[in-house]
Amino acid sequence: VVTIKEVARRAGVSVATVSRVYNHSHRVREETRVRVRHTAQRLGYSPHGAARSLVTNRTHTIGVLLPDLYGEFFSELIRGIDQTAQARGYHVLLSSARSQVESLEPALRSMRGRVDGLILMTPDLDAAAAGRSLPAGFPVVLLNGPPSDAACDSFGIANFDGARSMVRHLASLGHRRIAIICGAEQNFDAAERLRGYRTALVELGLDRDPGLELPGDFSEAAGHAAARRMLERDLRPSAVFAANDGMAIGALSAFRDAGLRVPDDIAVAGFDDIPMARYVEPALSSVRVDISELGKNATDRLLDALGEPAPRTLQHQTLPTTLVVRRSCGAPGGAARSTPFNPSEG
Amino acid sequence: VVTIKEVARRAGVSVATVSRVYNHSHRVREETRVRVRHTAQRLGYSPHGAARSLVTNRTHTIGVLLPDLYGEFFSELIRGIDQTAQARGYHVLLSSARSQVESLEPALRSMRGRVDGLILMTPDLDAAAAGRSLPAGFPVVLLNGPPSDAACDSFGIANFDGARSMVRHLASLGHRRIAIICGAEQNFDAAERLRGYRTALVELGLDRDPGLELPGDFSEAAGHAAARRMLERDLRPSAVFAANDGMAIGALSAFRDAGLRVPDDIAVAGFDDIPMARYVEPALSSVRVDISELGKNATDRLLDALGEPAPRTLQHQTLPTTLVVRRSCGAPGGAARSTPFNPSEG
DNA sequence: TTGTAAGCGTTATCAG
DNA sequence: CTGATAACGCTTACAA
Repeated sequence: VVTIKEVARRAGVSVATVSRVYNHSHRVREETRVRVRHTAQRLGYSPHGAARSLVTNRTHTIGVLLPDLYGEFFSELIRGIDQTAQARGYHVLLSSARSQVESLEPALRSMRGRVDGLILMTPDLDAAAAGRSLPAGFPVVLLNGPPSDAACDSFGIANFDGARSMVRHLASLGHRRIAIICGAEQNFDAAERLRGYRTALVELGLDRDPGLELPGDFSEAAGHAAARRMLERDLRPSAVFAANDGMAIGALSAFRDAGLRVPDDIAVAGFDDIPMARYVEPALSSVRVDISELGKNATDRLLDALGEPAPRTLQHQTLPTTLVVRRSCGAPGGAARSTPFNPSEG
Repeated sequence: VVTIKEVARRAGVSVATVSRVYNHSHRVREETRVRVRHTAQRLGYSPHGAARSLVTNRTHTIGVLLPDLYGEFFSELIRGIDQTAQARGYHVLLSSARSQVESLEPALRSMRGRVDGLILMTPDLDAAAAGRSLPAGFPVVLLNGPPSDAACDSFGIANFDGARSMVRHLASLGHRRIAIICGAEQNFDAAERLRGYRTALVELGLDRDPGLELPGDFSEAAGHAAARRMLERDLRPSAVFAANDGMAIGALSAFRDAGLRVPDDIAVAGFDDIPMARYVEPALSSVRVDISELGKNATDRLLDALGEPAPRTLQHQTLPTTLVVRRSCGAPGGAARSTPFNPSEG
């Protein structure tokens, strides 16, 4: 617990000089600098973060508020955020499981004086008010949220386009009765994917059967349950589009148990293209989203904004998706399951 | 950006009183407290974290240093850590991708004055020295690391026991040629699982064939590659134990491509019991580890230690594992794949 | 019960 | 190029 004072004393200089050595190190004689560095090293000194940020009003930390997330999505997102932040000299203060709007404000308050800006994921549809409780002028990037009245940057993914193009792809293979297993209710991504599905049906001139829209919540178990329900109700679409890969895999499992062959008896497709997708049987067609890229972009934008003066120009970005065709949807050219894994793809 | 001074002025009290309202709120007249709270609320005041921790020498934040982790393991671990920390009023400062021992020290220094304690995951075998660069007396919990000379608490999982019992289980099903797909070299968990495998073979009186120990790195792709290599080399064990589920699933996929039936032609088992394990075909036998529990325990221990005086008693804990038998290993009673998902299990 | 004032470890503004 | 010294926003004896 050695402070700048101690280093200064031992190096025979003033605290100001030590400080200068650690910052804009101009205007320090080389000899002095070396002596200070050396003393500091010997004493095991490093500047006290809190003291520093008290006077500079900069914490070099960004806050990340997330809902309770599971699986790959969470880890990929954090990876993108943390890597970018670190590369730019910032720390990441993480706080998850903040889905309730009410619990948002306390979380925000507790971060005052601890972070320079915020990445806020508000997937709930009713979270539009989220931005409201934010101190005006405080740099915030919204992630995967519904359009908000808040004057914040926002980043998301092309849920609508991705879902739409997958459904169109299924239709191009001849499918006319296409079901969807929906994501969590009240979830914006889920709502957009459903909207993409519905729009595609309309565009294709297919009837929309409410019975073909099964509820789900993004979990494998929900996909499994939805598939079972289809079979029980003798509702047999020729293709099923699940709002994420986890549910698609749950559905695959249920169909298999029921003795159905995928894709011959029923086609299946998912969303997200998690790494596992290419290894299930049959390999799962999906909509690829580069989650870590999403995290990276959001972080880059936030850090850029930290520099700009208060009235910033807002930025909204939607990350495009890619259709990934594998065997499960029955396309003739469905990529072989044994395609070597290419990290740059995943 | 309203400070305690402003609140004090507007409420007609001194800063000390405002401070008291926000802390050990004894010794403040009810009427005063209400007035202060009200004023603060109206002004949107919340105490400045950095200023606070400068004087109290407490940040109410714990640092978490992790290697570059993928998938479920990462998210489960963070979930356990963050939930526990939050419940006890602490923040989590995250820093990942710190596998290099050299990059550890800068990371540590940059956290000085920002965290009260540290959870440090050092899976590399040569990371024993990691603890060395830690300020003596600074509360640290080591996670999944090799035994270290550092005077730190350490938490890990029963890799050895888990691997050993899975291999014994495979042997009990009649298997005599049991292969292993190893985890990342230099990784402690991987080394322990390999040791468990080898020990089991010895105990069972089976010969140890170095050719049956295939290299891997915990990725699906590595499992796939290892399985292919087995087949190419015409090395056909009757059972394969993969050091994690990801590799087991990669292997399943490769065997399927080669026209082998699992478990009839070859049995497969994994480690970790990720949620996906029960949904692959055939459902994967595995060794269950409650990762989020690991994170929770480590965090609880760290926060407890923050209270204790300097010379603490060291605590080392190994989280037990459970054998989860499903179809892929060919056990007669292998649980049906359609077992309803029970969240408390996963 | 409340106010005054001395720091906490740094940075930054002035003089020298 | 270097040294005093006044903040930064808050907590906490010590007084009142």
